[in-house]
Amino acid sequence: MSKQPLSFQPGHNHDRCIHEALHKARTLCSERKQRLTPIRELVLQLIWQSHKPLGAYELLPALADAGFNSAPPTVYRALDFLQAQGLVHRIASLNAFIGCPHPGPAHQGCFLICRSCSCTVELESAPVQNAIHNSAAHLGFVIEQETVEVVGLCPNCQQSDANSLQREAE
Amino acid sequence: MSKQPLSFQPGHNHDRCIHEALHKARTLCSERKQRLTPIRELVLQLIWQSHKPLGAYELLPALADAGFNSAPPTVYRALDFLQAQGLVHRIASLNAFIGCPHPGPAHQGCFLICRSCSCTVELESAPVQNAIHNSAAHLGFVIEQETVEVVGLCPNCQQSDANSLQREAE
DNA sequence: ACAATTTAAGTTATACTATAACAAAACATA
DNA sequence: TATGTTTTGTTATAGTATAACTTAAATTGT
Ligand SMILES: [Zn+2]
Ligand SMILES: [Zn+2]
Ligand SMILES: [Zn+2]
Ligand SMILES: [Zn+2]
Repeated sequence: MSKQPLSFQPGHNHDRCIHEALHKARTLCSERKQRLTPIRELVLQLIWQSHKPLGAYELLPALADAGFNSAPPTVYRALDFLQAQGLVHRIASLNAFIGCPHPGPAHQGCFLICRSCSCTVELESAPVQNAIHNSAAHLGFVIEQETVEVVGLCPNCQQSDANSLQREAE
Repeated sequence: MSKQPLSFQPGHNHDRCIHEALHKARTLCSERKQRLTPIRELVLQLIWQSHKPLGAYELLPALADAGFNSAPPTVYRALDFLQAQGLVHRIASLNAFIGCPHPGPAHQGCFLICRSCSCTVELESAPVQNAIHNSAAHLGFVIEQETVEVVGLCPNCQQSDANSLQREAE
């Protein structure tokens, strides 16, 4: 079996994920002379509280707790900024947002989303990209933006899913 | 140049597209002993008025004109049925729906969506599917549902886009 | 044909997601 | 410090989708 991405490793050191994400964000914004304001950094940190996509409205209570305004525009503005900087991606099929594990080079992710635990992996996916580009090129279509979102069962949940089906059968 | 799908052929006989879509729908529903009621058939016909994805709320006025109830649940129920029968697909990135040009065998489309004219092609896309399946299999992820939506410029609009950029430059 | 059951449609209300528009505050630059 | 720019606060509203219950129509079995 190949090495699993951290998203699919329940016991991994997630504090490290958070720390690295924030560190990369600070570095990138600094390089680009973009302002990673307290609200923006907090939203990024909240997005990284897990490897599960979060809806914008799920972030509002935490923003309020931290003493910020927590009307929808606040969180959407922060998310817009983070998306523009490539620090988070939007998952269209879930109306939700997830942190990008390798921000920097502009890219659009290819996401594997577990319908049971919600844990989501962002693939590099060169073969997928190539296949799409070839198909598009064949029709003379010029690609500007790609959305690739795959829902299913992660390795961990296949086990629990089998277990619960078995329990039902008993 | 390869043969373009009808979606990207402005002058094609679209009445034929509509007629074929309705014919296939009647046949499939009949075979499956599913009821293609007047509302459902009308919604399918409205969806097929073009090759552009349409939002649910864009269908409501036409439903009212035809003398049906036109509250949101009416159109969403019809769309749910049509999706379940594989007669229409939902485009998650647009919150919109489009007719399936080859209903019957269960499948999830790979869509090329023109951001200028909205015309949308559903590809067969075996290579794309394979690439996704390989990547997923490599991680032990079991696929249940795929969303592949590509936004860009269709061959026709590349021309007009170039023209308008040129006009701006003058 | 009739009653019982299932499926679909009508209706009202509401949840969820996202943005418009304008005012106030903070920041950057000179 | 004065000036222009960017960010945040605030209120309102647009856009998308579903819950819950009622009525009507179609299907099934007798
Ligand atoms: Zn982690
Ligand atoms: Zn990414
Ligand atoms: Zn057509
Ligand atoms: Zn299709």
